Amino acid sequence: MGVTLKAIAEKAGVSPTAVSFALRGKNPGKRKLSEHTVERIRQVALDMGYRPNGIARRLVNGRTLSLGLVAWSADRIEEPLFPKFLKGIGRACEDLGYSLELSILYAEQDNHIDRFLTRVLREKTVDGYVLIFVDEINEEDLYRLNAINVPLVWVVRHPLEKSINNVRVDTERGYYLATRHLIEQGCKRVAFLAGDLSFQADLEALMGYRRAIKEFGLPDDSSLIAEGNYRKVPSLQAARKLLDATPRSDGIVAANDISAVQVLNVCNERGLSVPQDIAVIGHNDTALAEMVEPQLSSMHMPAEQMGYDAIAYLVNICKGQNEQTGCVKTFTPELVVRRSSNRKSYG
Amino acid sequence: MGVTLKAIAEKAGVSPTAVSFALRGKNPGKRKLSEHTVERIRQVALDMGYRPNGIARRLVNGRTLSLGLVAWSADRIEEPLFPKFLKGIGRACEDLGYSLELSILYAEQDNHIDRFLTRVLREKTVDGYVLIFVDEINEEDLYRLNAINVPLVWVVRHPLEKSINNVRVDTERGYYLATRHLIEQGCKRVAFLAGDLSFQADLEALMGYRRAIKEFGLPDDSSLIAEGNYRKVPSLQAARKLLDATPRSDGIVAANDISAVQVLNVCNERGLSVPQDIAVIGHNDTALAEMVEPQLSSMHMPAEQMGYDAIAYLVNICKGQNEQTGCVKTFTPELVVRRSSNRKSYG
DNA sequence: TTGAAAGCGTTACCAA
DNA sequence: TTGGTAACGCTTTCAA
Repeated sequence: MGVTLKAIAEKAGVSPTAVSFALRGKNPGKRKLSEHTVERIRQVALDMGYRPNGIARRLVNGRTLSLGLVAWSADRIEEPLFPKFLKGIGRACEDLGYSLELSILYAEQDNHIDRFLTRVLREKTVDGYVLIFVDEINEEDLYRLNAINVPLVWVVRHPLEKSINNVRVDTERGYYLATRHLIEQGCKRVAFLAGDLSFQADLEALMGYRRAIKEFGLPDDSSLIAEGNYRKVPSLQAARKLLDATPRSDGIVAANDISAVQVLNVCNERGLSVPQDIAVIGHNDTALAEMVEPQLSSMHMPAEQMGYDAIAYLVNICKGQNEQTGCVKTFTPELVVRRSSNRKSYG
Repeated sequence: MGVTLKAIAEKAGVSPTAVSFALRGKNPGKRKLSEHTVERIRQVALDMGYRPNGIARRLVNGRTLSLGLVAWSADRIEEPLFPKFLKGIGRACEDLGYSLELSILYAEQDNHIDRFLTRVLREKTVDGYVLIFVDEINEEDLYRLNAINVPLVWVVRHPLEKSINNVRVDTERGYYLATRHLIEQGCKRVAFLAGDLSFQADLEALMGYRRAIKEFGLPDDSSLIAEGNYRKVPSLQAARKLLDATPRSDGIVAANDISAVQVLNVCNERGLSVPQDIAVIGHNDTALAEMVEPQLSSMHMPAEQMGYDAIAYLVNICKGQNEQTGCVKTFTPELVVRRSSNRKSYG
């Protein structure tokens, strides 16, 4: 179809080998070509509009120099953290000289996981995969996934097995830090607006919250806990329930910024001032946190760095510089204090 | 490296040809193999853990069955619309049997465009590209881009030339509709909180706003226009300027939801009620619109559909079913009325 | 019906 | 130093 090395070679009166070396420049291997020849070959290639065929190159090199990113759930790519992961992932690919193949799994399509497992993943097209947002996978699919002998790194997943390469967040510590922060601001009764306690991640969060509560001797009461499912309407209801309870809490740790904002709204309804009457902290530090009044404290996720490191880790595995034995990289969320929990500066 | 067709052929005592046909199933070509042989070959392949080499397949087929998505600006992938485009793009790729290669251009890296143009784009690795967010490109880069003879479709770009395949939004009409909506709600003096009027898109927006203003005989005054740069702080200042002017406006069209929310905040500061005193409408219909109180009316972008259509269009070009002559697909934003502009239902 | 062999475009080895 | 040539893994044509 296009212009090939051979065609250039014929026109320039040299061998394809010479063309290959000339065009790659910088003396790959130890081949010497006269400056003059190189220049002529370059000119011919330019004239003919030559574009190297990356596919042929990948075939002969035996490595694709390409990595796959699999978004296990199409819905979750609309979460604010996803583009941040993607940014880090893309940057790492660029830095390390890989290209990135993105697959999105659409739950509403029939057998989407099955199709992916057999058509995409089994076809050798990339050197390895980063899997993101795998919060649900059945035993059989997991088995099939592992049976395919290809380097995998999992990011932000529902914990499954120890034998998996994993880039994760220390959720327990994140909630511990958030809760401790409210206590340090003087809160005496701190509530927890969770997402969905049937998820493993939420249980870890609960543990972190409880650890702080106990450490400082605050009341540990099931009436202090409600679920908002990470979404607006149920969080609003949960926030009302928490704020209308007696005795009332004076601090709330929320599972994400959306639910924390609902707490702010209810405080507004009830005439409670934030942070004086109620101190509030969200989770994930999304753009929303800076949009609301008062601005929302939140736990920041180093998503871009996590994405970067996931790729770097995957590349190591691909190059065989790393055993594939369930190494785990853990990141800790960082406390970002804004007005909603800052009693000291804003009184 | 891995298990090849040849290896399977030897083990099964047949030819590589037979294996190739057997594993692809469904009688590609008109070849007949006995059920029994096919079954045996399949079993051997399974036992040996065979994974077809997609790269070799791509090479011999002459088409990569792969498309590139180029995010011209890494920062803009954090905009709420990007994941929606991506969702449509990914779905189209899935439906049409293509894989997707994502490239992100990081402005902070030296010669990022240059590197992309020479290393990535010139390397034949995909059949064609969708370019997104190209709001700045110099003459020389544009020339080099077009000189590479590869199918391109541009999405959400700064308009440059007529000869470009383009999927775009009818910005003028979007702002016309938004403005007209406020007028229909009874507004007599409508202001425009723009982004940055040095951008072409903002000029189109201004034209749409003005068209509606003039059509209904409302005042057309430069004091009704301010720039907020799409960002929080400058939008807040611009909103104050607009709302403190005399005579005061009773309706504001904003260039995005972030700036519209700043209008809400200022109304709150000034004790103005929304929508009774001031009706407000944003743009892009992001998640933020439903988060604030009162909920924000906005112009909805059919981003997912645009992404889908961009890929479908690109595939047509790749298959040669479409001449590459600057065809343009235009989408119209849809009015989404929420409380911030709805005087009739909420009084 | 089946298999051998040519070819896809590139790289790398090995003679010359 | 140079260029022919084999090889990468697959598909497809052509001959048996």
